[in-house]
Amino acid sequence: MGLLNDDKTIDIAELFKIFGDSTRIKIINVLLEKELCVCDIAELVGASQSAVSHQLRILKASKLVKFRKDGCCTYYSLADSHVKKIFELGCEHINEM
Amino acid sequence: MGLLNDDKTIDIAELFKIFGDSTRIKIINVLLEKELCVCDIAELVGASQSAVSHQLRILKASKLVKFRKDGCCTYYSLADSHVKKIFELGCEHINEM
DNA sequence: ATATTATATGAATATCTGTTCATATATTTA
DNA sequence: TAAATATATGAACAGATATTCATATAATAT
Repeated sequence: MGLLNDDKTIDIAELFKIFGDSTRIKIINVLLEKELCVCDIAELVGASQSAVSHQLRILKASKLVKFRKDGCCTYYSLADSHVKKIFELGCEHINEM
Repeated sequence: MGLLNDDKTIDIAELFKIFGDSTRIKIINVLLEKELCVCDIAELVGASQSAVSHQLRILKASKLVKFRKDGCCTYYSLADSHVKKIFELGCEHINEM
């Protein structure tokens, strides 16, 4: 066994799996700047409203984004600073390749 | 658009996709301690030699592990400190959930 | 009340991906 | 040389997953 037990490694894999999809990463990318409603996100990332909504559901279930409702609109934002840190570390790695 | 352009976000997603599989994360987990040959990795992570070899190929292609040959054996180790950092950040996030 | 706008979601589909199995390659040992 | 050991890899298969399409829900505006 390594440093961690199996249960924990599986949790970590599950976490990174969420970051491992380009639509979701694009959503996170635009949410780094400010909170946005679904249709603005869809516009910015160039995906359908439905596709974005499905992916937001996954991000929400993983507690990586939070949301607030305002009338018709639902505004999403990043859940905490960890999400940004993980994104930035990935970014850093890519820049050094 | 967010902070990054599309090409870069896709690269980041591709990177995290590699971390997003439990067999690969388990391999990284055991390599955090020391370099290991394929059959030792297979033993430690509880996967078949073939499955591990396939996953090492992916890790190698992504430049997340490096290797050296010694006779029959191939010893694998983590490519650089970024891999460990990303793993640890994921670990940190999990611990705070 | 009706139409419009914003969002969510189930089903179907197509694609991707990880494992297994069989086998090839290469090194070491008897 | 033959057998054993370590690793790599292609093909096939099964399971996972992302998108689309259709539609439901809910809030707002006319």
